[in-house]
Amino acid sequence: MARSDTRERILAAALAGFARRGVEATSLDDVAEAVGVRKQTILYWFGSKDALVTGVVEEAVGELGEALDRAVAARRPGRSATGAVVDEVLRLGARRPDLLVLLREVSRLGSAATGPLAETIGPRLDGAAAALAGPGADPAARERSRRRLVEAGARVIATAVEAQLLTEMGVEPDRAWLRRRRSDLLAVLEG
Amino acid sequence: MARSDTRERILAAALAGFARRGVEATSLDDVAEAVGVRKQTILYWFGSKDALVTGVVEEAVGELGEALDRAVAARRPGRSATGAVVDEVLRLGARRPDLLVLLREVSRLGSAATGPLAETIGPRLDGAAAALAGPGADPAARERSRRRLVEAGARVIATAVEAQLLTEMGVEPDRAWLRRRRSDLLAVLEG
DNA sequence: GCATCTCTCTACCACCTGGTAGACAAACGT
DNA sequence: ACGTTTGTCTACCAGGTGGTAGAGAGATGC
Repeated sequence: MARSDTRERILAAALAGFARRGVEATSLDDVAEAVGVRKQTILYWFGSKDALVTGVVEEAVGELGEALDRAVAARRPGRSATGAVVDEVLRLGARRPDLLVLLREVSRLGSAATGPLAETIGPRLDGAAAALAGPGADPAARERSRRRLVEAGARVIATAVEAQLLTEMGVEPDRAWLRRRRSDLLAVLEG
Repeated sequence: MARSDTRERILAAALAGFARRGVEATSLDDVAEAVGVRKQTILYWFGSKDALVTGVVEEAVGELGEALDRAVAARRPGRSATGAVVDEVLRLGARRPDLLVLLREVSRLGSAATGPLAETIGPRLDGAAAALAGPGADPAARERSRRRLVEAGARVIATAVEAQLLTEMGVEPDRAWLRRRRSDLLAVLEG
């Protein structure tokens, strides 16, 4: 059966549903119909709805992380990584807003679902905080950087929600809007 | 039976549920349990779940509108109304964040639910746009003001979502955070 | 050729959802 | 005193939910 792509298609459809209508409001039948398959096929690939949510979150976080790594690696040597990361996040948000909106949706599911998420993000956050504070920074400075990163993350997600909202209200976010969002985000990070 | 306050208590519980977990994810039984009453009592006061949603939205929009009117009326004569309105919105958002988060939740229910909302807000928006553009402004300027107001509204709601998100991540939004949000919002309105 | 593995399906199930019908009791109008 | 109105309840119902059991069709390995 040539190793089907069903799993990926389920993840994509679930991501779209979860981000646009919410996790609890998106039934397995909804996802199944979008994929063109029966609910039981979803339960074959992911043992339960919770497992599907976890899978979607892991994929989203993974993709996000990869994009960030790529941005840091490809930055022009002279310039700070912060700008490159911000640009990459905004680019990703423009191309696949669901990726970011999903995170806000998941954050409301209670600690049971947020647990694995925190586990995935935690170490990454520590690394980023250390990098942002600079080498040899004292723990207090690193802690401050960490807080600033959390605030920036919240701002990014809120920005994605805002874009979604604007679109629903019939006002397409344009380049000028994006430019303002960018400088706002930089201000949070570089304080 | 001394004219019970059941209706108000239902509205309050429904607002909290809708804003925190989403409309579709909050069942009538959930709301009923929070109020300490049976589901059928809710259906007595509001004929259907849709009617309950409409009721909650109307109450939220009404309360929001009243606060804005109060702010405009009580502003110091020399200064622009914009600052007063922004401050009042932020104050309300800090005191009752659910009021704002609810609007984002409702905006995802599709035009059936958004229709009445747009109907309530529409005229108000026109009035505000005219006031912001100044007396005797040409239609194009009023249209630009209108767009700026929509953007500001989206920003306000996104800010409320951001605050909710920060709280869930264990970072309490503080005064400095609020001050930055305020100047950001003013920048959108005054360009 | 045949057993096995992979993948999707049909057939159920128990439970939850929004909603209807109507009983019942307290308060009210006259 | 007594019918009516008001507010809450119990008892249901049809349809949707996440999930289980297991059949069956292709591909694969030997």
